[in-house]
Amino acid sequence: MTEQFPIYLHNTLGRRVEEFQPQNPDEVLVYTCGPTVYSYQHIGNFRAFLFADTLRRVLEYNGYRVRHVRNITDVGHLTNETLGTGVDKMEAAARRENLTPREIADHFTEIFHRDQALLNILEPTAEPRATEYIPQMISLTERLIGRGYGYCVKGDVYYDVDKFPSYGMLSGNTVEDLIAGARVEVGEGKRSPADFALWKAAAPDKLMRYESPWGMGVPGWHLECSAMALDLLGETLDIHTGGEDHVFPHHEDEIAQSEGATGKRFARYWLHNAFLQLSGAEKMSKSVGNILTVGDLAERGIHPLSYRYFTYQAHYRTPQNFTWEALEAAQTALYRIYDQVADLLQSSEPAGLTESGAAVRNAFREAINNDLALPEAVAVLNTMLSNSTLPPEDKLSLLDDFDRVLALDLLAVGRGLIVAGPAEREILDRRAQARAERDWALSDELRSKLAAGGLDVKDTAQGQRWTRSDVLPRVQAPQTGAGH
RNA sequence: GGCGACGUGGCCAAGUGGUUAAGGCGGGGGUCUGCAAAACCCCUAUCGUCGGUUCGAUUCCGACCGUCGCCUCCA
Repeated sequence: MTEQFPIYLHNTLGRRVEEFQPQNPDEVLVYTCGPTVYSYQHIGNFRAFLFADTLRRVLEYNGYRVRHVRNITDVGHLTNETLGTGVDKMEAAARRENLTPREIADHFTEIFHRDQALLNILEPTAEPRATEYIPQMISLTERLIGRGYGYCVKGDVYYDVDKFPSYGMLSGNTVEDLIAGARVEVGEGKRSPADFALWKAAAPDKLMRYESPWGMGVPGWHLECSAMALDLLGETLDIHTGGEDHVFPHHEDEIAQSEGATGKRFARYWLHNAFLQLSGAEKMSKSVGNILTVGDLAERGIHPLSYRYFTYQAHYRTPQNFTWEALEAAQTALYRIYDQVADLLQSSEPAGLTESGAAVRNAFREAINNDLALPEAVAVLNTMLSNSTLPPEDKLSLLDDFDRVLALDLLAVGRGLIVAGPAEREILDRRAQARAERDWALSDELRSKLAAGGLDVKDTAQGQRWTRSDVLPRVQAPQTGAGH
């Protein structure tokens, strides 16, 4: 167990799979771009957080300690369309609900935490809020100005992209192409159209604004992650994760800011997940309103962990198609696994591994260490379960072991499925007796009675086996197409 | 216009330059069982289109078509 196995990860920087080597052999420093809490996190957002969580679990499975920082963005950032009004999304939500931005943030942060727990996503080591990092963001901006990377124009501070020659290294963009691109607006007073804001002046009617050396304003769009990462993880991270939409400009700008300030490499491995797609439809987006939350899934009878399992069916770097049919199929598959665990637990307990069990474990580890090949890892699990030559003790040990990464509560749910109360036990005994006497009528009657109480009984060569039918949610609505 | 990704069976999808193209769901057949359930077994694909490289490509290259992401807050 002390033996180290190589882990391979796809680095967006360079766009290829590399062997992962942490700076410090004991502890891995990971930063994940967290949620913006002006609304619900939808299941597409959660694909990213599940990916980051799985990465962390894979690292821990391999014996690393992980220091994991994931921010909460509770500062609304202005967009082009809202620039004129001075009302960002946080503020818009606050005004709509007649609450303060802080109350909005707290509300949706709470829901996020609840959903995260339902999905078995581990809490990060630290979860800083942007509003608590204003001083650090201001000092980072000052530092950048001091080193010649930032310049102030009428209360705004911009990053001078021309001063950072490797700008574009992550996304493959070049400053020339960006300037030539139709969508880059020339901001007032910007030296280059590609420059981005570190600090924006804010009008007095803005609910959230902060004092700074450049007047009242708000931090720039990408500053918080740099400030938090530098503060909580140091100048160089091992791994930075996020959705692929963040590659440009968010992460490109984080690199420019952080490396401009420190002169050191900001992150050694950049990992990005592809999007969940609503087959054919546009992406799930809060502004479009076509979102699905963990709560929406629950209403439909989908267990949160079924969604977690669903995400394992596609590799994190491949766009995954969302359909209700596929999600329900995933739930069926997961429930069958739970049922098999329940059966196994009625005849044995996890124990040490035989040689063939160890071989299966190695196959699993090889899969997860190969750039988080969860589809393959799940295939290993399924093949293992149907392997009739593998001892049940091995199967249970392996399920327990795999679950450190899969986080599907395999054994816990299995144990919950075989709980039978005293009254049920008594009926089971009577039924066993009836069966011994070949009294099929009574046997069937008692089986119906148990089923009505939520206990499904079946008869095997080893005697009765049962699973509860009333502990896992069942799909409610009839199948329809994707989306709402 | 620039940058990037994806297109594999009814559905979700993995994967490889050449023995039988994972796994799951669904469908069909079977074994087992007093019945039932579960489980297990078998069947259900030539990999978007057109070219090229190669002894050989689904896997490499090019073009095209389609879908998606980013270039504006966004997983």
